[in-house]
Amino acid sequence: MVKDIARPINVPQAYIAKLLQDLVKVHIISSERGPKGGFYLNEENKNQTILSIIAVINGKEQFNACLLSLEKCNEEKPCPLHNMLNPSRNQILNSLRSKTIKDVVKEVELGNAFLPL
Amino acid sequence: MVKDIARPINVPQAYIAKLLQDLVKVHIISSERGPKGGFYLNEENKNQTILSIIAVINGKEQFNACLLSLEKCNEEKPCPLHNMLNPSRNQILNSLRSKTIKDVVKEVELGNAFLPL
DNA sequence: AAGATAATATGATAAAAATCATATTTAAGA
DNA sequence: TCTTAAATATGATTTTTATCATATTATCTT
Repeated sequence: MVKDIARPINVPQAYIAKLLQDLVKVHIISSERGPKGGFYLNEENKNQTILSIIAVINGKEQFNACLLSLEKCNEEKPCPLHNMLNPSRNQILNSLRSKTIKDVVKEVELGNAFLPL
Repeated sequence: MVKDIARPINVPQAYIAKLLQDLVKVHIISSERGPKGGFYLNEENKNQTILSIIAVINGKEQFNACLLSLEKCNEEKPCPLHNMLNPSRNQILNSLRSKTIKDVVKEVELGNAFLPL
């Protein structure tokens, strides 16, 4: 339930509820109304990537945006930070793209990662 | 001059002026008033790092903040993204920490990087 | 069927970030 | 010394983001 999610991460319930609803709309997570209802993950959901979540919450423009927010920055005419940071950035993006919710669940279950729930 | 900086990067003049003034206050860049004045870099300025600029503009909290904004995330109890992304993140931070303004100038002069000026 | 419990929908408010406006200070040059 | 051109200081406005409030819908339980 939304309150069980909101409390331990110190985020207002109504705020995170909106975000969760956005995720439900694009089928990244699932929900059920009424008593005994709440948010949950079906099998399809568990295969969704972390990147897809970020895309919904924060938008996907940032994935390609120049690190200095320069309009004309690209591979041919890179900004001074481009060559230096883009490899790391792409590594991060690839990690987020390949990491699924299932993977995260597994890590937490194995005790290799921790969530305040 | 501030207008020469603001125009080509599509940022309002008064806004970037404020940011530049913040940088002047901490001696990352220099300025001179009056006609023939403007912003410039002295030798000390040129040795300042890109990270120090970011610290002034965006604050330095973000450098250590958890990627999921979790309060309790740390090396001992890492969040599910921590182990995956922190290496890349540290690489980025180290790059920014070692890259000086002088380095950037050089790259642009050599034609290896480009700025809309 | 009725009541309770959960998500959902919608819009209002508050807080933060970005932008705008205006007046002041400083220094150059005529 | 006066005018002009630049940064500086301050605060207001706008925009965006985060948060709050309230009513509605769906579903379980009795």
